[in-house]
Parts: sequence; C-alpha cells; structure tokens
Amino acid sequence: MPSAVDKSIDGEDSLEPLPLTSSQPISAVTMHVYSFPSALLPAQQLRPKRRQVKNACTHCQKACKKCDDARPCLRCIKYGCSDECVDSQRKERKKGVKRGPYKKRDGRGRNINLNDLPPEIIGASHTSIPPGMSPNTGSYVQIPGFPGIYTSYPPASSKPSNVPSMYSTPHYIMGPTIPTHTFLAQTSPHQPYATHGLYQLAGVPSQFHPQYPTVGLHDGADLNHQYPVYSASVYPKLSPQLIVDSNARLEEEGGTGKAVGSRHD
DNA sequence: TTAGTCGGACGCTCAAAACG
DNA sequence: GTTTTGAGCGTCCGACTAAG
Ligand SMILES: [Zn+2]
Ligand SMILES: [Zn+2]
Repeated sequence: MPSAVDKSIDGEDSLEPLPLTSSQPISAVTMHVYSFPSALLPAQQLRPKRRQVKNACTHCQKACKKCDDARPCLRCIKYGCSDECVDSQRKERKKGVKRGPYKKRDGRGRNINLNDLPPEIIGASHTSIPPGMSPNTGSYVQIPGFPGIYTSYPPASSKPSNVPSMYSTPHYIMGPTIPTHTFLAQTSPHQPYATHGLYQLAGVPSQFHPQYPTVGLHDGADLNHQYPVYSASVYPKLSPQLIVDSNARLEEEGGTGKAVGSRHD
C-alpha cells in the first residue's frame, strides 16, 4: 500500500480536498489554496478541481507524475534524484495563428444568461445586499446584467492592475495580519498582492467555481477572517525544515512575474 | 508492494478577436 | 486600450503491467 507520502507525491491525493469544516492537513507544496463561502458550496460534491504546477521537472514529466514547485521536487527527493531535478523545457507557443470569429458577446461584454448561472448563484442567499453593505463595494458585487443580484466578490475596480484578465473576478479572503509562525499560503507567487486586509485566492478563474472548498482554516477563523494554514504533519517522512524551506523558496519566487518569464524557451 | 508506462482528461496560458 | 475567447500545450490521473 502506498504511503501517505506516495499518495501525495504521485497525485492520488492531490486533488482539491473536499469541503472541510475545520483544519485538515493539506499538501505543503500545494501553494494555491482556495477558499469559498460555505453558502456557495454545492450540496453535492462536484469533482474537485485539479491543479497543476507551472513547470514539472523532467523526471515527473517523463513519468507523467505529479510534480511540485520546489526544486528538488518531492518525488525526486523520494527517488533520490534530487540533483537531476530541473524544470522541463517548454515550447514557445505558436504566434500568428488565425482563430476565426469568436462567438458574439452581448452588449455588456458578457454572455450571461440566467439559465447559465449555476444554481449556487441563483439559489444562494446572496441575492440581495446584506445590511451595511453597498453595491460594488466591500465584498459584495453585483452580477453583471442582473440588477439586485450580488455575489460576494470585490468589484472589478479593485482588481490589481497586474492581474491577468482571466482573473477578472479575483477572489479575496479577509484576513488579519498573517502571523509568521505558521505555514501560510499567502498569495500566488506570481500575483503577490495582499493589501487592505484582503488576500486573494489566487488562481481562481473568473468563472464561478463552487467546487473550491474551504480548507485549512486557521483555528477560530470564520469566513471573513480566514487563511489557509499548512501543517508540518503532512509529510511525516520529511523534516519540518524541508517544508519551511519549500515555503521560503516559494516566497522568494514571489513577484517574479508570469510563468512565461521564467520559462526556458 | 513498488516502480514504470502511457492514454487521455483536465488545467493553464496567452495571442487573437471583440469590444468600448 | 481593455476584456474575453478559446486553442495550444502542459500536467498528471488512473489504469495497467512488470519486477523484486
Ligand atoms: Zn518533479
Ligand atoms: Zn523533480
């Protein structure tokens, strides 16, 4: 039977965890942690969304196995090939490829149809502005094309200017000053903005993804004051220092720009 | 039991197209 | 200039086989 480490390394335990109600161990190298208000979680489980590293190492790539952002990656550490753990080369995307016409947008720039909205949005409790909140401020924003319908995201105007457009609806979590003695998934290493007490749930596309669970809440955290916490017990065979190093490494990489900038094309 | 292989589903990125 | 679309290309799930 594969060990817990094996399962994590080889990906059998690497999908987004199912919605949790309390802190649970999650992969120390799964640095992009999403959080979602429980009201937006589906009643029945959807398939958890898979996440990928930006660049797998050559060994993991060859083996078609899960890699991680650290170098050496955990899989290479496990198999004793740390010295050979290097990013694989990526081809440059072809340019000048004609794509033909896109489907027409509506006049508001979005093709939103009530029937297209997931039932979580239609049926959820965020169909009106909560007391004390005003439209398009704070953590509630009007759904385009649906006056009076609000969802709990910040307004587009709050989007940091360096955010790629596909993240046009960034997801934030409210958080206090992050303590430094815990392992944290702060923000994406490539989108390191965390201002005004808002911590973006990096990597969440503009589409609604109810399958993103609430994970790893700090003890006592509520939906408005939460941030993921990593546990050193995730990889019992690895020293806590390794996990710290891994996190530190990711922090050092923060703000290095988009993935393409670090590619070896 | 563990490692290796690999088909193909799924996810990420970013240039092209559409829009204001 | 900005936003959205959607395809290229990558990751890695999961099934399978082989070896020790
Ligand atoms: Zn790897
Ligand atoms: Zn590696």
